[in-house]
Amino acid sequence: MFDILFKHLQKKVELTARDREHIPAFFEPKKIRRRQFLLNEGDYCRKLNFVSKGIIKSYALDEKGQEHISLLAWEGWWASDFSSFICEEKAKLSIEAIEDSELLLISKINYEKLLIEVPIMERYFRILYQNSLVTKDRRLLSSNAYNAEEKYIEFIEMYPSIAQRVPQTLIASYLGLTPETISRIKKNINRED
Amino acid sequence: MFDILFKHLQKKVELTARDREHIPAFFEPKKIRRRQFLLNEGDYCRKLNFVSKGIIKSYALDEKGQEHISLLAWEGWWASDFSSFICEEKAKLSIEAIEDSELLLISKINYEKLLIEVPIMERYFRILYQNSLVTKDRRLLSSNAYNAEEKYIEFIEMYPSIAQRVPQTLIASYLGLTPETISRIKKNINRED
DNA sequence: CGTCTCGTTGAGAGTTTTCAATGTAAGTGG
DNA sequence: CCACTTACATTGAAAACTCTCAACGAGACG
Repeated sequence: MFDILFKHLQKKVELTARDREHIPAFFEPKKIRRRQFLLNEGDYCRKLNFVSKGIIKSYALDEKGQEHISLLAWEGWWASDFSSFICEEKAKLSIEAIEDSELLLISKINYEKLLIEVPIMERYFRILYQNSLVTKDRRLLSSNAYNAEEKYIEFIEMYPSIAQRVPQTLIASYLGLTPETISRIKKNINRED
Repeated sequence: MFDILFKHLQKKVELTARDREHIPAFFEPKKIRRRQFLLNEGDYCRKLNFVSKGIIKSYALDEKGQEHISLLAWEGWWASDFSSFICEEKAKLSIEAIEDSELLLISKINYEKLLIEVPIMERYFRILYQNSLVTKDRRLLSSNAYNAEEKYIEFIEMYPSIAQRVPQTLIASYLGLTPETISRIKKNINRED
């Protein structure tokens, strides 16, 4: 279970054998099944969740009860309500498993402790956040500048494997579109080939 | 000039007198005038830019030549093409001063050096990025879930002072709307009062 | 077999954009 | 100081895009 985590960490920083010994103690493994919740809107998000297996979605509901996906996370990704975790406010997001999944959770206390006791992790998270910012910027640009078809194509090209693993309703929600629109776009694209 | 920087740093971390002595040497002050460019699309973004005075916009152009603002940065904010800076790719963004501005620039080499020689800065940037992620998440949600009026109102409430400092064309571009739409929304809002 | 989830399709409605015209304030050079 | 240009905001009408609502079909699962 920690293999995936170490593999992921080592893409960004170098871990010593000592680091690898220390790190696991800070985490708590957890398995959840499809449709189970990791976080409910209104609760406090007290853990950072690393996905070692499966897929997770985190989303907000609007006043019409519509779901807006803020993040799809699979093997090697983190999924949390960051805003709630950091600012210690009630979560505006819910987090739910799309497939049966395996996770490694770290509490806020352990997170802070980890950053101090294993300093390379401070660097790891700085780099992780740095990269996430780049990704989010790209997503924001495409959200503001692209039309539905362009958004869809960008998504498919960026995450081809995910596009096959999750129902298109979720992709629609991720892109801020309706499933019907996605369906029509696909028809369009096929006709053009 | 470093006062603003220190003030900003100290919102997130505690600096020792030694830190304050060391930090300035890593930065290069720069003044630019309204409409001058800090970065041109296609160049490499080799510096992180801290705004100590003025306002800066960073934006991408689409194939129709339309401007899409990815960031408005004023006193206490950083403005760069992060993707270019981190990944050492050609910049997709241009960065331009909206008002005469004063900046503190740090090169990539100095950035890396600063993170190692003044370890508290590693923590500072981790926290900075962490907070930026929260902001971007919120912006992404509103971009995907809100209609034009809701986006505009959220912006005005979030950045009331900026809304007065920059022309509404820029706000429109920031929100992924047209200036005409903003104009009509304002009319609507006034009528409703 | 019945139920549930997911995808497709059509028609009409709603929102936002586009294009074009006009007004206004500010900035510049003679 | 005035004339001229430029930047910005407003308004209208038509077009484009995406959503909503409703119906139907296909596949998975118990």
